[in-house]
Amino acid sequence: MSIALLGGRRQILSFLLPGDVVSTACLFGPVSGRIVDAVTDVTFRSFKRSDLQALMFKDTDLFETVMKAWIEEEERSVQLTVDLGRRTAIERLARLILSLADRLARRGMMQGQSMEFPLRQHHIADATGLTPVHVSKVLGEFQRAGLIEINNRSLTINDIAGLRRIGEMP
Amino acid sequence: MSIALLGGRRQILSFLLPGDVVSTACLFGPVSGRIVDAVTDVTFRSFKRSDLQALMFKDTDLFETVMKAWIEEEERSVQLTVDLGRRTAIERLARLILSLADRLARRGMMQGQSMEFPLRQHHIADATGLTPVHVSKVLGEFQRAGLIEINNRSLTINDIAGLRRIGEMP
DNA sequence: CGCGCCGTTGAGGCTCCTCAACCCGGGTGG
DNA sequence: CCACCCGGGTTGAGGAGCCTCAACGGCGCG
Repeated sequence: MSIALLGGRRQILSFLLPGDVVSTACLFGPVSGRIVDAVTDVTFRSFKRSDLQALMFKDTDLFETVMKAWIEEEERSVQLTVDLGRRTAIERLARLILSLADRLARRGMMQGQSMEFPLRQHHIADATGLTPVHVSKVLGEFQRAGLIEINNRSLTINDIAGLRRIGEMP
Repeated sequence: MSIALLGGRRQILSFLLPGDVVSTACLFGPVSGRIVDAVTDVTFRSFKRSDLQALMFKDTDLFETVMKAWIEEEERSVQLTVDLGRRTAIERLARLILSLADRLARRGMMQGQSMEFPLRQHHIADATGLTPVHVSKVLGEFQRAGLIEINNRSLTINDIAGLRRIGEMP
């Protein structure tokens, strides 16, 4: 999910993985200006706000589930804000990779230390507040340093401890 | 409300004004790592999560109110993310000033084009992802350009159209 | 084969940071 | 009452990080 602004600039707010709610906020009220586009093939389903709300008032478990999803979404959003405000390019990229790997792992979508990586560098750039050129350079550094490896749309983490040290993710 | 990280860095996520909910997310579940500190004197009240939730299930209006507060909070948080990711220092500062003025105006807390401005420059820096030094320089530019005026903890907007042009806030 | 998108690399530049000096106002202790 | 300090703001010089521009190679696709 992303936001576009004048001059071709845009900011990606989140990468949605299978099972993610697109935006919990928009379950409860209208939200505008946000853009969703697909990098891979996608299956999704949509709800009528009133139906879902009625259901949530009856089913307390569902309510709990949605609130939990919301809080997780909020936590990731806050981490992104901190990254953009107070972290360097290498920190941001290390953390993006680790975060994606972690989320995929919880879905059983990692094969060993490898994950599918359909993102183009301009996606990464728009998610980290950098330019594609600089993303290329830093990812190049990472690979030359033996931290990661990227080929044919797949990324494998070779030195997770090193990445975590860079990203301050213990 | 802010987040602290290693090396003395921190990121301010929001400036809370009278009437604001500190964090709607933490009405529904535990949230950690966040810091609130006061720059002015403050009055506040706290709720027991279970009480508030029980109340919300009975009182649909209260539910609506909380959801509206949440969506507004989310919108501001998204705007901050975009600012930090994709906007320059002058844009960020112009937008911060406009946003504060707007929120104060809706509370009837503007006297003309002037508002109380108790923030120190290091607060502004931590909110905009800049250094206090650079904040000082840009605010100096703004004043020399006749856009704003700051003295004894009060800020007045002299050229709101100019500020809006800089901040891309039409 | 030609074309367009993507990624890489290098040169140069701008924005913002770091470091440091200095001033000012307010508080504190002699 | 003055000496002193301390946090806050301003200013300048120099530097780091990231951006812009541009050229080039690879790859998929018509």
